[in-house]
Amino acid sequence: MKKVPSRSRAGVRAATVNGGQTMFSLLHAAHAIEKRLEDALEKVGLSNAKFGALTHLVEAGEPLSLSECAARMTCVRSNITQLIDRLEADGLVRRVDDPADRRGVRAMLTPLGIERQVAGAKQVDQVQKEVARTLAGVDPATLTRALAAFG
Amino acid sequence: MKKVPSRSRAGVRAATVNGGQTMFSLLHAAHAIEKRLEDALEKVGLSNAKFGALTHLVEAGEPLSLSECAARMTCVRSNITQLIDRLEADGLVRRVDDPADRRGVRAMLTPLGIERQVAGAKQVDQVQKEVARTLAGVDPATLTRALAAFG
DNA sequence: CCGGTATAGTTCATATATGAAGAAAGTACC
DNA sequence: GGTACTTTCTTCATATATGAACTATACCGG
Repeated sequence: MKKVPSRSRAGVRAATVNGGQTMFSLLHAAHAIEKRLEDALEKVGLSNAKFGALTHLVEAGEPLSLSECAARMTCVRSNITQLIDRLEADGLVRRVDDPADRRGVRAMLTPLGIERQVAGAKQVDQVQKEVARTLAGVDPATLTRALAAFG
Repeated sequence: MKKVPSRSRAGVRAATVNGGQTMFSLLHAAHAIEKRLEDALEKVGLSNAKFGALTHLVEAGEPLSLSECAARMTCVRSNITQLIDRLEADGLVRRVDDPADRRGVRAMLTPLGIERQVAGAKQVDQVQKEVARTLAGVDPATLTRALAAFG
């Protein structure tokens, strides 16, 4: 299975000839972390996108409409249509009718989907701990507060 | 041809239910910054990927082989094949034969390509300054040093 | 009830990315 | 020189993402 990028890694890495070190360090580090997450999740047969969708469904505790999924994952609905297609093909979610709105479709986790999310979460936790170790020396509170300003 | 993403934004944003705040703040901030770069570059008709390629060519000061481009942009060659296709369609670069190796193709900037890179760099610089302002309160040296540990 | 408008999901075109497989050209070694 | 490996670039299949256009349904005012 292939990869996908998000907002072009290549472009971001190049940037201006000098200055702006901090911004580019941050972007570069973020891509490296995403790569680690990708590698970790691959061990349990998930991609970052798939794990994200499963996690939102687990956290919701009930089937979510595809629009709601899109809102929570901050992406457009057509993306969710395709992601749910792939998750359905993997047997991790099922589309179910929304009894209250005939236009609506809800994504419902299958037992396998739940298992897979749990396995993914363990992988992600490990990466998270590694990252925390790497960031030792930077005050987490200060950093998180500053980063939160980006929305 | 269908799309492509990079390292799934959606997946990364969800993550574990609690803890790991710092890592996710960092990833979230990185995506927000990339979005700003995207919006800024769009004003001059560039994407992050295109600006990145142009910038590497400008910095090199001479035509680069596509393999060299791929190495500098940390991506696979097939990606560069397509990116150069699009840049060529935009009139920003030209493929030229490598006189020393008949297998090789070099990407050469056109005058328009150079202009566009300069315009893009101005946009990027502005975003960089905004970001620096937002990160006021975090010691840039400490942060950059910690982030550098991610490779 | 009707017409207009808003919302839900899908479909299509396109950009960005990966990786496998192929063709053409270079290199090494007998 | 010929055979075998390597490198270069392209092509194809696929994953992820966006946005525009389309269909079906919902809702609102009269």
